[in-house]
Amino acid sequence: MKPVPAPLSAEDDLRSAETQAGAFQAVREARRSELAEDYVELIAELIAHFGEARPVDIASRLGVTAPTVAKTLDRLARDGLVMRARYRSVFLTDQGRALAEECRVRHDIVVRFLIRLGLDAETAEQDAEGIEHHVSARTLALFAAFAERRGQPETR
Amino acid sequence: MKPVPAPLSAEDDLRSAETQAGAFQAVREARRSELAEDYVELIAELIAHFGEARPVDIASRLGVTAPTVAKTLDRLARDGLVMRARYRSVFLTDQGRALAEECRVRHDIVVRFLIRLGLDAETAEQDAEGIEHHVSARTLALFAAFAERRGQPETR
DNA sequence: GTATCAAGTTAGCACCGTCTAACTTTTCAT
DNA sequence: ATGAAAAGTTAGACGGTGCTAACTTGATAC
Ligand SMILES: [Mn+2]
Ligand SMILES: [Mn+2]
Ligand SMILES: [Mn+2]
Ligand SMILES: [Mn+2]
Repeated sequence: MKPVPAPLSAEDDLRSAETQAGAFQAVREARRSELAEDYVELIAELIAHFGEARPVDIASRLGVTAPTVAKTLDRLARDGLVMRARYRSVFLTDQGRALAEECRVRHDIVVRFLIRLGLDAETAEQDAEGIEHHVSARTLALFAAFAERRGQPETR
Repeated sequence: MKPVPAPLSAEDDLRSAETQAGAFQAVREARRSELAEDYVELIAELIAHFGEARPVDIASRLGVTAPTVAKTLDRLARDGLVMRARYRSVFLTDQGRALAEECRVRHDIVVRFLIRLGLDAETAEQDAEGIEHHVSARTLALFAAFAERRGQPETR
């Protein structure tokens, strides 16, 4: 059957198929880089705090197994984000370091924003870990401005 | 080498490995349901506005090909969210309808929240499409409260 | 009624991200 | 120096999400 104009009640209009498809394509694109972003950000953290990033620590902090980490690190190396040597710790390339720094800044903005909104720190960290990958530059700017605002948090 | 306590400067402390792993696990869990959520929400929209949800329309609004939609719909049917008959439109099960409604409400809250923050409607829709899947109940409540607030939007 | 065209399906491929099991290498304590 | 434990690697499996090419079915126009 062909679509019928509207079934008696069509309160709000739909966006155009193209516009909607654009949004979904952007989300799929973001999903493709999420894992890489989390890895390089975590690797940078480990290097900053422990001097090196060992696969075993990456695994335990991500909550995945060692072979999963190994395979993912190989992909990241292939993509020019990390450098590896067998049985050694992992290091970031310049490109990896740049991405990590960008992610760290963005992550912190999202966390501070959520806390300023009134969320507890623990939940803020949890939600930020997912939200951060789907925040456009414009939105990030608004988050940053809100987070920096003077005055008490939005207590409820 | 074993991790050394700290490399001269360890300004901020790291969270425990377990806590951090918990956050990442929650994100991975959310990722597993993202696609299903987008599908049932879209199917509900199409049914509400056109009386039926045809695979070809699902495909064009998601920006993917017809075979991709077919395979995904089979998975959704397997998981009890939709019902299909060969060469026919797709329908939601009770479970699918319930999930779709939940997603619709959540999607709208996120969009209205972003707009209230000062974002343009177009970008709000784009970002919401990704963010919605990573918003906890607590955060959603804060978003809703902020969106409903009296007064002018946060113009910048 | 039949030809055509749109929609739907099937088969097959590729890559990602996860796991377990089994193996190798390195590190460390004695 | 050596043996045990920890860390790392490899192989193989599996499900998810995307694609193209080729086929089948259904809807439409004449
Ligand atoms: Mn993250
Ligand atoms: Mn992060
Ligand atoms: Mn979505
Ligand atoms: Mn949505």
